[in-house]
Amino acid sequence: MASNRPARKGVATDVTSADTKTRILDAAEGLFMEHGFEATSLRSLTSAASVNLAAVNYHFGSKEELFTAVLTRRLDPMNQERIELLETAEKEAGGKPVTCEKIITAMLIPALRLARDEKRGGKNFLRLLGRAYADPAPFIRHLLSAQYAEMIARYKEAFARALPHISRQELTWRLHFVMGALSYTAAGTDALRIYAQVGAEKDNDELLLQRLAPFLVAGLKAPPVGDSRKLELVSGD
Amino acid sequence: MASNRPARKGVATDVTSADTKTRILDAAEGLFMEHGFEATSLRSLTSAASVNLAAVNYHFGSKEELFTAVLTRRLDPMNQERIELLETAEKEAGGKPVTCEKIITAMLIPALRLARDEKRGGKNFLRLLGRAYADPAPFIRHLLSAQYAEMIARYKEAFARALPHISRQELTWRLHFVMGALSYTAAGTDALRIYAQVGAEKDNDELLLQRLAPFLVAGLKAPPVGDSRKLELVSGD
DNA sequence: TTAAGATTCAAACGAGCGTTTGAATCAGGC
DNA sequence: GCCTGATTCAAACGCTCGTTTGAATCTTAA
Repeated sequence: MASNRPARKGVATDVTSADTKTRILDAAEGLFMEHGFEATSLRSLTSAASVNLAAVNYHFGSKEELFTAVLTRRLDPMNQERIELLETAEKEAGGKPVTCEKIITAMLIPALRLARDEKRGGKNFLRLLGRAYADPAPFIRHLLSAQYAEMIARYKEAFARALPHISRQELTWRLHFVMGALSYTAAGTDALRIYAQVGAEKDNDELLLQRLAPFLVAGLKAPPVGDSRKLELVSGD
Repeated sequence: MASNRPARKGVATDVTSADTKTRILDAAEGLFMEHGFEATSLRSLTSAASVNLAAVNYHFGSKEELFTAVLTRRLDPMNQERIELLETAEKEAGGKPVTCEKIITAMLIPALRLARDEKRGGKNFLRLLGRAYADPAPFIRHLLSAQYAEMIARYKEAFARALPHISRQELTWRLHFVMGALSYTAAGTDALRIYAQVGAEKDNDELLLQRLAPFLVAGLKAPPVGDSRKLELVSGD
């Protein structure tokens, strides 16, 4: 029911007064980011978008489907770009493994591009994405794992070739840690700004990624622990 | 109003039918973990705890104050233990800087101990904590930053001594990444289990921390990037 | 035993939620 | 110019939410 785009098309009517669907998506992106999924009401959302309350259910079906649309609108192209960048790097390497640094860079650059592009949601979307990663709602978790599955699989292959001395299981966990640090960094720097006096380089995303990339690369390259070394439960042993 | 403990005390009445306050806290810990703060209703919560609906407002004042109590009950002792472990390590080092590995270990062990202690919430609480880190609600963010402030400050000092070649600002960011990977790992391994076939070492938390610690240590020790190196926006430059 | 206070309880409050409805409005093809 | 389907709109539906209330019950101490 009403799954099609609006009948009238042509060029975009205007920048300020866009499509009803687009206005809803834009407002939802901001509000979901600011308050989370549950705490954002359709009334405040439609009011912010200057559309009728019923418009969300008419155009998207439900609040959950709207959230899904908000995420996929940006996530799909970003992960696609990540895959393409990796493939480009692999072609340039010509059969040889791509270096760890280049793989991480290929992973970070689409996020950086998105963060800079205010017309595609900018940092708002990345923060929303980071929060979504921690959201317990099943439909969000399923959505994310579906969206990320292919990209992660490709990158795991690339890392496996770049780091042949790291076992597959170890690599799985390290990729897990990488995604954690990345999504956490994207999600809520403000949560940590409180005890981290970093006002100086505020909003400088490129510098942030320049700090994140070496951290992640070093972690990925770390020598695997031998079975002999154990985490001591008592400090003085 | 009624801020005191119940009048009757003595030894704990029973294990299964504990204090009303405790029963509420235990049920809240599980439900907040499973569904998040907003999506958990006081009706389902009090029903799970087998107490009257009004008991939450009577004993805790409000839903937000209950959430605060749930978090502080575990978080306060855990961060206290972290500080104590660090101080022990510093005494053992006798003036010399504590090694990076030992600092990270001191940070991880209280979390591991808590994860193993089912009587203190176990993994449930760590997952709740990781989710709380990404929650946009202001009262949660203020609570967490207040709870973590001292611990983070102490650890930053220790790391600064262990890693004198890392600038203070760089260190701030790296600690940020560490907390990200840590809280993300604590929060939702299941979210990632979908594309990570790690069933073999399921529930083996010690092994998980044995993998996490070297990753974080290597990231912390990574050589700082020179200003010359820039993140290339286009792969082929 | 009794008085006082702490705790539990059933019931209700008002507000806000996501969704549905059916009529009004709009656009474009014949 | 009218007809058809897509879109907008105000209003309402049924439900659940967090919180409050005031009486009933229990516990403790004098």
